[in-house]
Amino acid sequence: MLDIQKIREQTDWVKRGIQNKNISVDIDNILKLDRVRRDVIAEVENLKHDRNVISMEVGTHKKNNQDASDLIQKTREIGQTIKELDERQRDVESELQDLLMQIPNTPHDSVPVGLDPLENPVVKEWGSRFNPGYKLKTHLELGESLGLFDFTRGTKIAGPGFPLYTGNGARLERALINFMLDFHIDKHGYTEVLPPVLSNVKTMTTTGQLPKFEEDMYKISQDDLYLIPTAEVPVTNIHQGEIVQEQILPIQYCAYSSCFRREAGSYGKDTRGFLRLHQFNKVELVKFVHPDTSYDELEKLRRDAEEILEALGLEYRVIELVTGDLSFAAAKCYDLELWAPAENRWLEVSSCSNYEDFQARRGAIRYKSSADNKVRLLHTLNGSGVATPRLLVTILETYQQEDGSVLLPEILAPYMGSAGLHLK
RNA sequence: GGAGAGGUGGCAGAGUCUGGUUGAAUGCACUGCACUCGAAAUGCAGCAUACCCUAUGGGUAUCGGGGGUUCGAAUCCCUCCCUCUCCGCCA
Repeated sequence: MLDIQKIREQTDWVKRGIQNKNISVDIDNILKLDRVRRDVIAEVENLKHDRNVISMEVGTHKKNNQDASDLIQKTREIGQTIKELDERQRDVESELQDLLMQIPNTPHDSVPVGLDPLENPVVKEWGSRFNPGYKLKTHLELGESLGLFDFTRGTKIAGPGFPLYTGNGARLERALINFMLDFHIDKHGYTEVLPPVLSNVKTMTTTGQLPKFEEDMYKISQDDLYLIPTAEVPVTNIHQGEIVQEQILPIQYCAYSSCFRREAGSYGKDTRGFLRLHQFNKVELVKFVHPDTSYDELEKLRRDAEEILEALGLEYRVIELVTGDLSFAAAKCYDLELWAPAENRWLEVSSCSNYEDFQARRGAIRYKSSADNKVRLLHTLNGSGVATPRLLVTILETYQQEDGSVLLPEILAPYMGSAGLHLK
């Protein structure tokens, strides 16, 4: 949610930012409603003041055994008007609130302006192209011949997009998750958390999934809960409604969770294999930081995710999203993409975003400044560190041998145990 | 699922029966000042949040959420939510 005061004071800047995100919102209407709201508040508060003063007089009169019926009559009348205005105020405020919840975050000034994702600048490239002489197999061919997963049976159990990992595939999946968690905990100083995979309406609203994107999620209507699309949701809400001490910032959590996405509207796109799923595994990084340092923290966060890819020896590149490609809640975002040699294309495995105070305002996540003892909104960031499906795809494709076996990166050795690194 | 207890400021904890200058005692934590070579201890002072306005000041609201009674509600009534204890069930 944007600060209504900011909308008031920097109207043009806000309008331009939202326009650059390619979203149309009637800011003028919001300002008009805000004006009405403030007028009503001023009026009703004056009346309440009058009532309070007279009520207090009633109290003194009664204490002195004096008649107060005139005063009581007067406040009764005022009370009636107050009741009407209170109602008016409530209506106006809820209407304004609804509108504000629909407004996306504004892009940071450093974000390149553009509407087409094809304009996303590549800001970094790492690694070298895997290009052996022999014909490359896709991850699907490799997975099938090595018995790593079974899409047919996954579909039987739940439906398409719900993968069943089998044998060494299941083990590799678990190995990747554990490797990434350990890496972030030990090398980058994150605190591990293991959150619920269901979240309530309030939680979903903080991070921006609700009210706008309900149809993207699986809902448990019986209990008004939603399956989380990412651990970002429950983890960001760990400090929802809290005031944390400034000294403990930045707080950084990493979390493994299954993620559930309906992917409504993307049918037909990337339906094969692991490229787009309804359920997948992800290690997520979430940071709560001081507003002054959030952009430095974003660079660090991105670096933390990159190091996972480097440790696995995978070719990747980093793109910066143009304004029009930014998600609803993000002010700035980098995507990390892996090169899948057999797919012959880049696959997104991580998004690292700074939400500034957008989520913090929705979730009332604040810190107490040690300088002036004031309570202020902090900034929230998160990034995938990283999602497994496309990681698995690129690992299989990048480490495949000519004979159709896969020789996994050395760093996974402790995690693959007796299965070994050579999947034949 | 059954029975009971309870939700008050950053935390702990009074006040609720008997409605009225109670935004809320007290303690802790925190901030400033004094004392000190410095620190601890001690003393003094300050210290909730949000919003509104004719804005170095004034006002309104907030004691789990919502509604009601009343001139006036932390305090009385209704309702919802949550937490805890005991019993039952259970991975």
